[in-house]
Amino acid sequence: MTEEDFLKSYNPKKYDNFAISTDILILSISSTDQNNYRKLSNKSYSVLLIKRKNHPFKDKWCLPGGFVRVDEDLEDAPKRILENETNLKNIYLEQLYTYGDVNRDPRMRIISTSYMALIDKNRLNEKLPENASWFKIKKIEDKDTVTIILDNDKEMLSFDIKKTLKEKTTDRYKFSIVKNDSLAFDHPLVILAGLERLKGKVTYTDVVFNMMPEYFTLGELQQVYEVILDKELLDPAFRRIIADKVIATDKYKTGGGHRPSRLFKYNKK
Amino acid sequence: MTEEDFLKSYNPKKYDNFAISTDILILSISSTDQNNYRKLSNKSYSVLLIKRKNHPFKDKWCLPGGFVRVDEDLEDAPKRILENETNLKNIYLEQLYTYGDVNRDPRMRIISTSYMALIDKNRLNEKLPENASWFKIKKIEDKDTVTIILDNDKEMLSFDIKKTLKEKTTDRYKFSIVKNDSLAFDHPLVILAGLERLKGKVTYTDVVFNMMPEYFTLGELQQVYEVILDKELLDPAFRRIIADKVIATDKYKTGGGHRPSRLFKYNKK
DNA sequence: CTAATAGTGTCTATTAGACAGTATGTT
DNA sequence: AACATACTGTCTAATAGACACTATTAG
Repeated sequence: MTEEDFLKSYNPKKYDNFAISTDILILSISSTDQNNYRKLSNKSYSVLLIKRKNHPFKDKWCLPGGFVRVDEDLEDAPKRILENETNLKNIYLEQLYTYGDVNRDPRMRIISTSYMALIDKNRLNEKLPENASWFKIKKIEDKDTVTIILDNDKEMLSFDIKKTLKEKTTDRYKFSIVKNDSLAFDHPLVILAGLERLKGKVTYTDVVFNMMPEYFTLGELQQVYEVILDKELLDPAFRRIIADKVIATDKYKTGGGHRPSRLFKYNKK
Repeated sequence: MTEEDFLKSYNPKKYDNFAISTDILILSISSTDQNNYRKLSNKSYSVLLIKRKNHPFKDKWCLPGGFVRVDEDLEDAPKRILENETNLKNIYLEQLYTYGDVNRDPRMRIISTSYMALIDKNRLNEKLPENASWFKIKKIEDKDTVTIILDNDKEMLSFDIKKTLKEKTTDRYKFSIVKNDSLAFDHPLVILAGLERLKGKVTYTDVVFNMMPEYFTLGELQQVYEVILDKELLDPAFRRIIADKVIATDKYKTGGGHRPSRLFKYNKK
């Protein structure tokens, strides 16, 4: 039998029925003004969540996502969904992880590939769909348990994830959801996976600049690094490290009640 | 409608038909004796390939793999296949990447999640299936093109992959197969993804020890690091770095025509 | 003037890189 | 003895961490 004949007689229906979905972790940095006019605004992670209109997990919040179409490449699905939700094109998208436990969705067997999108919220001047909302992320680590609190000023969601060290098989750590009364599916795992991924690669890549506006001060950039790395950095060391990633402009940001700050641009190479 | 009612009336058949497969990159380190009795044997990567018996890509080599069953967790599929091929249980397995281009398989729409398995070949005393073979890996990098040559002493396979820097969307680099006359599917991409992943994490994790026997000399361990990092290391620096990852034993390896080498064990923490 | 951040100089500590030297078993 | 590797001491270079100092502006 030739390959051609084989393919002609091939019956895809004889195999099990799976569906493929994709979930997108859309991350951005948001600022909260302080009560003191002189102080810099606080920066934190934000994630875009959608309130589900349909079963299952009706009325719960979840990551934007949807089914992959049979005629689109896997990585085109998150692009399409991202554009639907935010009207943004040409966004940094990175595949995170594929989840495929038998019972992860009550409807049927669904394999879900998650992606992480990094955006600069300021570019997002379009109105969000009414069932979408940005939630600020707060992470609390306590030995082997991570608590994440999501807050959109009206609602607070939270969940706990346990980090188990596995000696062999399937990666070094296994993350398992311990407590989750607020977020649909296994989406808590996706959020944590994204935060960890970004923390891991921020120092040896230029991904941060996908979350920055065109002009920014080094103080702002440093704050973003601090959010991602979840620790404070010393000014001189930070400036040494990012020196060749940015280009100084002759613009300044004034009005802060202190010395004006020079604006920089990303130095693409 | 309650969630229960919703699920009762849910018809999975109305959605598109996908199949999920998994491919496993089984990596190991192999040694080639030198013609000089005094010299250390050369170390290199080896990958386990299977000669396809069926269409498509009949009689071509490919990574071991297969369809995920509808009643097994995604990550249980590579475990099952690995045990089938090698009779090894409890092996280090790590999810690599999920490939899902529309035309990646001529049969039907197949999404494939690839995994990387790291093993110590010496543990593999069982005979391999007759259509399986270890291929030594040789990598040649030339600006933005990577050539990989696979050699099992009888056959030589080779392929070229182009590394394109993408400013935005879907990761930092896009790997695309430029030339491949020997390996089935998009498996060249999986091999390269695995080598890159391992290179990236070998210094900040302990994964190497999954490829090592229980007792090993520091010279051997250093050779393995050198294969993975694809560069030579200086002895004193290497010994400083791995000092607290290993435990010295009072055993020695003799017979090399030079000073005996102390045997070490992995220091689990 | 003051509070707050911007930005830099410099010292120190730590880590990485390099090289040379000593040690030792097999032929 | 000669060769090849094992193993260590030490110097230097590079990088990271820390702190202190100057600069500048809105109120």
